[in-house]
Amino acid sequence: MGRRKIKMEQVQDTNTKQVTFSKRRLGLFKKASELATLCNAEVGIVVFSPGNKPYSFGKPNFDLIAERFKNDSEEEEDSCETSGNSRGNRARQEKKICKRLNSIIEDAEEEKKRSEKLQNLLESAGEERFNKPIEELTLEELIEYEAKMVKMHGGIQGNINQMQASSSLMILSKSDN
Amino acid sequence: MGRRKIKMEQVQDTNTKQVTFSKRRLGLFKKASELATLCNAEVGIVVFSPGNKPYSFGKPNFDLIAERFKNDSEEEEDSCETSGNSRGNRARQEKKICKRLNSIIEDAEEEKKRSEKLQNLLESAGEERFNKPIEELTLEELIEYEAKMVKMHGGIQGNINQMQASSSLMILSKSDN
DNA sequence: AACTATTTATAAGA
DNA sequence: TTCTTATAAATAGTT
Repeated sequence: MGRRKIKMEQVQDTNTKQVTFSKRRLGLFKKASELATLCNAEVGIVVFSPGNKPYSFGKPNFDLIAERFKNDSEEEEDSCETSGNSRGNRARQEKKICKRLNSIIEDAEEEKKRSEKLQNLLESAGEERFNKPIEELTLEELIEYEAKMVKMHGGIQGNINQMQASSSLMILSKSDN
Repeated sequence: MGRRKIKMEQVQDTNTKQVTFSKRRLGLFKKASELATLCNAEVGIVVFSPGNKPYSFGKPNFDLIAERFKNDSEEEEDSCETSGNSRGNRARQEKKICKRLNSIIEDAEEEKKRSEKLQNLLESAGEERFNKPIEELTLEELIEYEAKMVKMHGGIQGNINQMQASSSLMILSKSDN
């Protein structure tokens, strides 16, 4: 869709890749927005750039939330150790949340083994996983956690966008932007 | 991008809207796939049709998982009360999981009030919410839950797709398809 | 950031 | 639904 047709494979030149990413990410979000508007559908998208920066889109009200937190983390760089700036109360609040996030994330190693098990379970696409009692249990536990998530956000339908938003902000808080 | 230009507003004719949804959903997913391939990016999408059917896309390995579970729930319709079919072990497993899901979902009312509070918090975009101590706490709790989710799935980066997949399946299990 | 030559997506129609 | 096709829209390479 441009001067030349391109092969569907990773763009080699780093700079070109970055430009392509920007253009196409915007294009994707625009398409998503149109789909939501035209069809009265709900859409949530998360994209990670090659540099692992997260970008999110959502209708309704994912963009708002995501943008808000994107701005927040930009103000509180380097593991929450920057300025106590002019909007004091909010900055303090951000710091508090960010610290808790860090402690939770640092804690993550404890569950590493269990996580790997779940990971494998989810990634294996075959029938096999349904024949292993231990992993069956784990699957159920996973689903229970997921259910709690859904409940917390207030209902079954339409809240996935908010869940995605929150997840994005989690990752934002930890990543290097 | 068709025979005529259309206004960016909800399509009125129900049938046309359905057709537009199908075409544009596919288009969106194709764009997402290209973005992922060309730029070595990760992309996760969830779309709810006007009829509240969920569709998901993801790279890497979201499609696989989502498809798998979509097939599963199609085989086990009507609140998991259908046939003990030929693939006995798997069917039993599905039923078990589905039952637990239902009980969890039915339980959801208990947290209704709290959920609504969170809901409001998330939906209000202003600064206000950072000035209310009670809601600050609630926000932190929310984040902690989210963190657990991320941990369970094995890491910070790249696992959002699986989280989305699992969420989709949750919703799939509860919805009417 | 803008600009276009092209390719791609898609609205209507069959 | 699936296909066809005229046209609108996205974007690759360029400035």
